[in-house]
Amino acid sequence: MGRPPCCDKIGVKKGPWTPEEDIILVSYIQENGPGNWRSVPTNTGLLRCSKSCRLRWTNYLRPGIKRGNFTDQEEKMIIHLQALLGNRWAAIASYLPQRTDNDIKNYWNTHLKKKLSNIQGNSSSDQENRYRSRGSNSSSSSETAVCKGQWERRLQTDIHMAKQALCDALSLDNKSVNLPQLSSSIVSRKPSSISTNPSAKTDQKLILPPPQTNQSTITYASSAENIARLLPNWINKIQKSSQTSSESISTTQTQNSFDGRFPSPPSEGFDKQFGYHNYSNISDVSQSVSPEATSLFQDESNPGANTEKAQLLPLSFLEKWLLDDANAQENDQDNLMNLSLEESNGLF
DNA sequence: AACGCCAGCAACCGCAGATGG
DNA sequence: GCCATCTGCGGTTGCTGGCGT
Repeated sequence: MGRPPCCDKIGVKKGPWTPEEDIILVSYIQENGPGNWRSVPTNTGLLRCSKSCRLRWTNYLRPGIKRGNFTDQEEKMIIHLQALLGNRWAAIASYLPQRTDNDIKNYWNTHLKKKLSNIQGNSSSDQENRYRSRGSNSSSSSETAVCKGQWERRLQTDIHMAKQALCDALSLDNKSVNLPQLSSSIVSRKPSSISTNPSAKTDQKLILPPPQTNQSTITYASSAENIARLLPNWINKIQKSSQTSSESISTTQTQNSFDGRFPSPPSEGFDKQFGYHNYSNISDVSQSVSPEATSLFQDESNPGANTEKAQLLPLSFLEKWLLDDANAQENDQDNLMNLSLEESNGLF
């Protein structure tokens, strides 16, 4: 029946997000919480569609996101989970809470796929295709014609192989890899394209206990960086415009390891002026933005006329919110540590 | 220095399930 | 039960920077 577009295409900005837009979005979500994305563009004045806002938040701005290189453990997890779950990136991402499905998907497509094909040769691509064909979106018409019984037999075979591979991997690093318990619902689930269960998609979310994270990783640091990355750039831009002759701040530095669109940590000049130190340290984040910076932030975070809320948000709220998030995650991780690897193996 | 190629990644698109009236 | 709308997901696109020629 023709689904209406998620937003009016006219006047909707597309393409990369600017730090200004990020700040506005984060500020709004901080106050109102994620969700109700439809109202985000109108309430913030952002010239973005609701989907774009949601995506930006979930894939980039959301606290607790780890960016940068994938560790060997994460890589192994992805490989085996992909074998187990297919291209259900959201489900895979639920095992790696610090990674977004988009990130994992990109990493798979750009690194792991090649890596695996190099290692395994053509035989693996056959298997890969088999798993891929089970994906909800990629099922061909002939694939969906596979009857339930045939499909389940094949799935059992696949799962047996995947379990084997997973056990192998676990035996290699069972001291460091915290694999979530794999409930039996994984092995009984059908791909949504075949499933007769209308709630098949919801089912995905029931599969697992809260996934475990790498204990050695401080989730806050990355989430703080997500936001903190914006601030120096934001302030730099302000300074640049108001003090174009100043040499103290390098606005043309190329980026640190995270994202080329954001500047590297500010130069000495910034450091002196705003007390910027090192955003990788949680306490430094909260100390790093001086009242001057905060006021600048407040003044400039409102390019649009409809961003009163964002304008009124003190930066300290933002920091507190991030800190609370970090603490909560830390507690979660403590709880999760009690889940032993043996429990997950026992399910096989 | 200029150009083209390629890899990586952020963002978009469209589909499908969930939800509420 | 139907319909409209919202949200989540996976596939794909296109921009950008690095590298080789």
